[in-house]
Order: sequence, then structure tokens, then C-alpha cells
Amino acid sequence: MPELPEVEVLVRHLAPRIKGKTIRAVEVRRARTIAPSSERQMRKALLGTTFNTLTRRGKYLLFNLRKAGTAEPIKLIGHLGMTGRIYLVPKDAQLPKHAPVVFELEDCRMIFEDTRYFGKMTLDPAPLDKLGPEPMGTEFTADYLALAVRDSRQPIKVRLMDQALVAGIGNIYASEALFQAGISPRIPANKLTRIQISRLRQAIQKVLAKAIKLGSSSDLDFAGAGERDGLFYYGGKGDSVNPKAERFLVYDRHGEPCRKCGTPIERIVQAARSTYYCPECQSEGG
DNA sequence: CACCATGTTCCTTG
DNA sequence: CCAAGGAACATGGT
Repeated sequence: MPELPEVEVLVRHLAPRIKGKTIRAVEVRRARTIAPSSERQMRKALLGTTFNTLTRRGKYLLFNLRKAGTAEPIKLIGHLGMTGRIYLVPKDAQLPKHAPVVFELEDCRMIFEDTRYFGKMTLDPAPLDKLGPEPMGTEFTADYLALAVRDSRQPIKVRLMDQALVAGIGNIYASEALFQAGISPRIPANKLTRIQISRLRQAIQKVLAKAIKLGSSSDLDFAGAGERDGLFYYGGKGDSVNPKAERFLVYDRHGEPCRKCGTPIERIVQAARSTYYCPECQSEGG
């Protein structure tokens, strides 16, 4: 489920539900998921701590916890990888097939489910140091973006997915933002004009904000059991209520008509990932 | 069987 | 140094 908007929506959903709850037990069912932390370290750091705030940085979740009777803040860092989900279930609920980490809280369990096991749940904050600015934050200006693309001949689509440039844009929203900005994904980053850079920055913010809004207003089933998820989580183009929900403008729409001009959307491969774009609306030049 | 999939990191090749 | 490509991680859907 995981680019910035999906993580943001999850954070907003989960934060009030875990706040004030104490971790009674940590069950690590797959050691690699918590690496480089060890199970012993996790238990020592987390047992008896209480959830305070839950925030987001790029695609990372930051669980801020406190040890009882101390002011010492403890951070648990999560990343959903490709298929990660976090949700609460009753204590007697059956565990899913792929649940690498399970937290026992007082009255429920917090499950980290991750079918493909690309996700992480760890105490190691090192990956956060490499992240660029938040795309919705004040640091992410046209001037910043201009500097960040100036010295690279990489295609702009590939550049946008570099988490050190800006944090949180993945394969879906890179395509979506470039369509919104009317810029071809193939253009070398250093060939963008000032106007295009400015449009791109705006498009990124618009596309992410729109996705967060959609997710926030959807009746999501975070445990992923229901078909309602199709509307927001990747994997569906709608649900039984609204099977043709227009979730994306170009992503996963190869061969389908561009929503602006009707030209069939094209799919190309860049850096081993699918890119979708409209050859008519997204200009190669300035 | 084939190919595809929201991510990150590492390695090789040019 | 950089860019590009591939692979690894691992499971499941079509």
C-alpha cells in the first residue's frame, strides 16, 4: 500500500487508535524484518513503553513511544515495502499467513502484515538521514528542485523516485505528477526549463494532496480483507460500489484513452519500473 | 509455464 | 565520478 499518500492516510487512521496503549509483548516471526535490530534489542527497548504520537517521514512511519515514568523518547521506525499493512485486531483473532511482527497491546494486537516481506519494523533511524525534504513542506521550493535536477542527465521520472531528492514519491505518483505537469518522463532532469520545474513542483503537491484527500474520505478496511480497499490501495480500479473509480490519470492505464485528449496511454520501462504517460499531453521539449 | 506488481539496496558494466 | 541495467529480497495474481 505504500507511497506517501497511503502512508499518510494510514498514520492518520492509526495514530488515535494506538495512542496511550502500552506494549506488553513483541513477537518477531521473521528476523530479517527487524534487521539491523535484534529481537532482544526490540524487546528491551519497547516492552512496557506507551505509544505517544505517530508521524510520517517520506514513506516511513515513526512511532514515538515513552517509557513509563521517564521522559526518554523511543522511536520505532516502520516501512511498508510493497505489501506492508499495519492494523489492530482483537486478541483472539487469527493471525494472517505473513505477519513478521506482532505487538501485544493491552486489549488488542497490532499486526504488521507483509506478504512479500520487503517491509521493515526496526529501531534503526539511519535510513531517515538520507531522505530529501518532504514534498508538501516549505523546503520543497522551485529553487530547491531546480538545484536538485541541475546536475543529472537521468530521466526526470527516475530522478523523482530518488528519496534523497524528495521523500515519498514512488512509481505511481511519479507518473501521475509528470502527467499533471505535462512533462515527458523521458526528459533528462537537467533539461527541464524553469517553467517546467515550477509546474512539476506544483503538480507533485497537487497529486499527493488529492490522493491523501481521497484516502481520508474513503471507508477503508486497513486489514485488507474487504473489497473496499480497491478504491484506495493499489490493486484495484474500483470496488463493487464504484467499479470504474478514476483513481489514476495514467498509472496502470496502458492502452486506455488519455483523460485529457483521448490518445492511448503508453507504457515504457525506466530503471526497471513501468512508466505510464500520454505521448500527446506530455511534451518532450520545453 | 510466462509476466507483472506500491520499494530499497547492492553489484556490475560501460 | 555517473548512468544504466540487473539482481536480490519474496509472494501472489493473472
